[in-house]
Amino acid sequence: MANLQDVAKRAGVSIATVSKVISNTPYVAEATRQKVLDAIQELGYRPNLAARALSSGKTHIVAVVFPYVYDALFKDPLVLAILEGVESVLNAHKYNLLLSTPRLSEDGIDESYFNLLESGYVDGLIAIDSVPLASVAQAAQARKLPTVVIGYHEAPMSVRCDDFQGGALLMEHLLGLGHRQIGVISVPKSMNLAVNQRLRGMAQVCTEHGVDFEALPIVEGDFSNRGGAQAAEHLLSQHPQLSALVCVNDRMALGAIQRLQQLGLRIPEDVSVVGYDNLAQSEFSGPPLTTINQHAVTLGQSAAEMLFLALAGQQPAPRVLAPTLVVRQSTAQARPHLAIELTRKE
Amino acid sequence: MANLQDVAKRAGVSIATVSKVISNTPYVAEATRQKVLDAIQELGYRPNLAARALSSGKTHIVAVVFPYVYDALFKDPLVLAILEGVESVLNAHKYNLLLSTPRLSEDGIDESYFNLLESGYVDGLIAIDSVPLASVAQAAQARKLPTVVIGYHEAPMSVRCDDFQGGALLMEHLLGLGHRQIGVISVPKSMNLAVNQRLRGMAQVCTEHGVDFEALPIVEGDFSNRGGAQAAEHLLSQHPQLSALVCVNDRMALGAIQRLQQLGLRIPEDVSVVGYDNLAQSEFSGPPLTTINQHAVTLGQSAAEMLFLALAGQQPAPRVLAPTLVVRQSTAQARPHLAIELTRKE
DNA sequence: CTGAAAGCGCTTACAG
DNA sequence: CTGAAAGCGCTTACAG
Repeated sequence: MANLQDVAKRAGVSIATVSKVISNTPYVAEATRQKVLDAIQELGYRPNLAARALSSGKTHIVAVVFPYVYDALFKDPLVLAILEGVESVLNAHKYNLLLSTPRLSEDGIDESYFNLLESGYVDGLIAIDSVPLASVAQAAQARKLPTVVIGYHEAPMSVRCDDFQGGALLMEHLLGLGHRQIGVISVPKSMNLAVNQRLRGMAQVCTEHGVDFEALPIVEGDFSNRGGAQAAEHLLSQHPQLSALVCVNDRMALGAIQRLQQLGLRIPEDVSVVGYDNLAQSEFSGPPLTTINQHAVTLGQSAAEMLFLALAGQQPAPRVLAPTLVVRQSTAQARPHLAIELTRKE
Repeated sequence: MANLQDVAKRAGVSIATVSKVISNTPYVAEATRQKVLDAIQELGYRPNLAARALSSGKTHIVAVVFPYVYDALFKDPLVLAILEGVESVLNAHKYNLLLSTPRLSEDGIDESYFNLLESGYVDGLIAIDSVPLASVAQAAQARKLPTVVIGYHEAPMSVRCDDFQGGALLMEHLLGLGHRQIGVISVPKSMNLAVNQRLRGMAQVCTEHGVDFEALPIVEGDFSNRGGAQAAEHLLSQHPQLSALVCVNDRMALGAIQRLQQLGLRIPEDVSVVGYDNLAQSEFSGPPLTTINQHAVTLGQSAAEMLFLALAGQQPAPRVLAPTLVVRQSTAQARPHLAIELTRKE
């Protein structure tokens, strides 16, 4: 493969000049510039990024970091939406995307993640950072790497969709439909800071409406379809008077709906169900899911844009997106106060 | 950040020796080795990968390539499953994962993809390669990069799940249930080689059972939920005698089910529906979907394992996984030959 | 406007 | 078993 030497020889100039042409330095004679460009073309020259990285300190690689906890990572379509947004911006800037998924546990963060941080391989990071256990962004910032946080860990640069407001919107919707007997399907408090905000938003709206959020029955799942299904069955069997279920993500909501239907309940006639995320699939579940759109693609885009601003020496302001309530057919007016009956069909 | 120099100084040896300790070269005195290890520990030394890459030609980066066509890429949970498999093996080998999603169009492959290939940044590639338009793997092989193909483009190293057999299993299942009036929801022939194999498998089984596959009504979607929904509505309104729908992926099947239910049909009592992929969500749709498990995680793992064998100088044999039929509740015995009636509810 | 030279941090024959 | 030295392919002050 051709290198700078080859190009220089062919163009009859020095490698320094070639380098300058490539990096668009001004003060290169147009004729020289043209000769070099021709030589590059003819030889099909492409820069060696490792060499460039070593001498300039710039790799043109951005790491996208998703902490890997509880196997949830690769099951969540939301991850893809964020990646889509990030990728579109990186691609426009001709940057490469390195996907880093460090294991997180009580013992801390996967050692190999630190290898990556100190490897000189990445110009910056975008870190999905809402796991209370540890902040993957902090580790990067401690090493002076420009880092944009998507989530709730403190950071100079961050984007998020307002989860408090999202939770509030969801609860307002249900209360507005007359629901008062509401079951909550969440995850353990120690699992996700964004979810905690959603719960706070729900609580606040409840208080405003004279409903005691703390008194509502709550079951903790694990973000999965199965977790939602089990939680829903548990809730309705223990509390047959519930007329609505609020779930902190779509996957649990979809699992809940399916299980309740199998138990003979009609959604939304017997029980209303809401989710959070607005996954693509949620528009096509039976029934289509009422949920919160947290604009995951935009989240990814914003994060990448902020990172490039930072790389250009600017100080981008933190950004908070407004969530949107998407009303579909999984919610309806609360039925009168009758307990419902569960019957396994199948 | 500490470099080899610093470590060498502290350990009182040369940088060559430090390098040898790090790379586990034999013939290093145990005492020396220990001194060096201590120094590394004390300084928190981590190798600079760019430098290592430049001098050794090894980057410890593997690119995973998903061609980006029709926006389908970031909507498909199957992508995550493949990534999960690949990541698990890369992680075990302490390799990094670079996600490359070159745009594919009639004009060919995104130019920036070639930059990546010739950048010296990747030790090898795993390419999802079933788009007839162009082979992303071929471009890599032409540059002597070790490349494992997941899919149907010709390549010395490849893994796939037998799509012919998968299609056959699906059709056998439907025929076994007595279905003869079967509608097909596919994608354009020019879109995906794996899908074409699925159709061939279906056709073969039909022939064996005296059914003319070519005569079955077929509508082309685009892999999406929406595409499946539209195709299903179209098929059933044109061909009310259909008792079953076979879809070439789960997302279209889920979209189809939802739309048919909205049109007043019961699944599977009125119409049986099958998909292909066995997405996590397909177990929790209403009703749970009968589908083919193509073992996407294993596919990703196998590909990565093959790549490491190749990097170690071996010649791994191509691998073909056997698909598994997963029977759930979206399929049932064919109803008697009555045309059904579509009625919008909502 | 152009080029010679140092240097980025490592690896790898080669000598000893 | 250990080290001096060349070299990987670039970029970047610095001179001219």
